[in-house]
Amino acid sequence: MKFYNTLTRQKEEFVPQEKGVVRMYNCGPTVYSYPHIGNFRAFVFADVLRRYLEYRGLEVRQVMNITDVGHLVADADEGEDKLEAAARKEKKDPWQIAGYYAEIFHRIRKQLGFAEAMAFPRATEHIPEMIAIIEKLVARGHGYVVGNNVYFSVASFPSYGKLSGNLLDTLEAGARIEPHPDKKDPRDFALWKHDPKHLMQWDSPWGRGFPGWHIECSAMSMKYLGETLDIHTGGEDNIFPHHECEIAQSESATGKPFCRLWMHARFLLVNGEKMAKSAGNFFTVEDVFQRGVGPQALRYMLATSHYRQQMNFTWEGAESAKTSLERLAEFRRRLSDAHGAAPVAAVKPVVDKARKDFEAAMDDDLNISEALAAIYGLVREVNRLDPDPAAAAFVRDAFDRIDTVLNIGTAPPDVFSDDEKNLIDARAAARTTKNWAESDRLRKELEAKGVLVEDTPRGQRPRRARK
RNA sequence: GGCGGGUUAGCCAAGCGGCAAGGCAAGGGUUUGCAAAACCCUCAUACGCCGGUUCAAAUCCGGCACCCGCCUCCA
Repeated sequence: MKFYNTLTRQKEEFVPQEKGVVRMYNCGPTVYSYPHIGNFRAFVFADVLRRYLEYRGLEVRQVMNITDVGHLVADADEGEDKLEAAARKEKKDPWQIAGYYAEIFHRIRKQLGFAEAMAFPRATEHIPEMIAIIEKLVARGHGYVVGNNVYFSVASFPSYGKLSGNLLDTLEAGARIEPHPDKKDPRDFALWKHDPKHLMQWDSPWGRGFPGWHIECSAMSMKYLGETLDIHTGGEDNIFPHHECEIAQSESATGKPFCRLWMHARFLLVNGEKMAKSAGNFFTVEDVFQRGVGPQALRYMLATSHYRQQMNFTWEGAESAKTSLERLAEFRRRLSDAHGAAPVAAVKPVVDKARKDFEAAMDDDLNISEALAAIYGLVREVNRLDPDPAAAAFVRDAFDRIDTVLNIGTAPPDVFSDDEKNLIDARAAARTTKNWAESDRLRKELEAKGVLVEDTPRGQRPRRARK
């Protein structure tokens, strides 16, 4: 398996530090508002990555953090905490805000079919771990205390900038932000902050205060996964300053490499532009659900665009995704109800090729487009061959195994109301007497209820129209 | 200003030196009581523009144009 490493700017063969075990940390949501579809692009990417690593037989220890304190609205040093800003606006306390939006995040990730991570640690529950690292940094001379604040000294970490390319001597910090009077160097960032107005406060060796944003990921990743991670993921905007600062403080604290492979998902655009409320192209996950793009279709769109390529979300694309999804779901359904003649021997070479192509594609930095081509090749060939029940079962096992990665091919079983069942039965009765007019009328009536009926040599096959 | 990415058929999108994957849409067939689903066929002498290297370039090199992102809260 080769993955592109932001740190080295090239694809590298992936070898976890411990044989067979992957320690992966995913930058998760800041729970201060409804998650938008761009947020979930990065999360779906992390899920597909995790699933593929498992497909390849690795044990994945996956941790995704929930940021519920410290992430400021304006800039890294001043300004209001995102949670507190939301709290003020909604007239709730920040704990309620965090709880509410964290719950929504979890609900959506389940709807989108995410594999369960090992842990979803929350920043507010790891304050002691953060304080411990900050103390270590101060003791080692990488952090300094000014009044009740603690800052990280960027100058003490010469390789600062290795991830983002924003090297120290070219970084013009303070160019757009007013330099903070307490800082020795405008590029230094806060580890611990004192602000009497802040609603979330904890005791610390430096007095009551709250942690800086970057320190949470260092503390929580090390707690759950150890001092050196195999993989760290996030959105491309995390590269700088967030991940750059994580590296600086983590490596300064431990003296060990913090993470070996950094993977970043590029932004999702809407109509070719970055999502922004002012541009009117900002969609939360709930928004797209309400506009008829269901969880599976959204997952399909997010999972089948290459993570390292900007993705352009359009409603036309969403419709296309729904159709494609339906085709896969139909294929999968048919494999459990096959009546063809092709034996296993006929179908096996097709399956073997699809599997081989799929793996080769995914091994190459998750080349999802190529992988999908392999899947559609399988679909087309198997449909053409028309397998017998044993062959269909053989294909089904292979398809399901491949789909453990993308998790897009299985359709929920169709459920029909009593009313719908009655109509279906009535139509079957009409058909026995070749009453086509009544049959067509009932088909239309069912269609209006979202039930599509197909006639096959073995009778009717009703199914729900998909969203 | 610094850094990075992009420009391939109506739309989305692989390919990154050797005759242009795949999906959606569209048109024509097979099938069907009619449909649907499925399958078959058609659908880029062509890969932003101009030069160059090469037996051979969408793929390498140089230049130009346009688009997007990061550098500042943001996945």
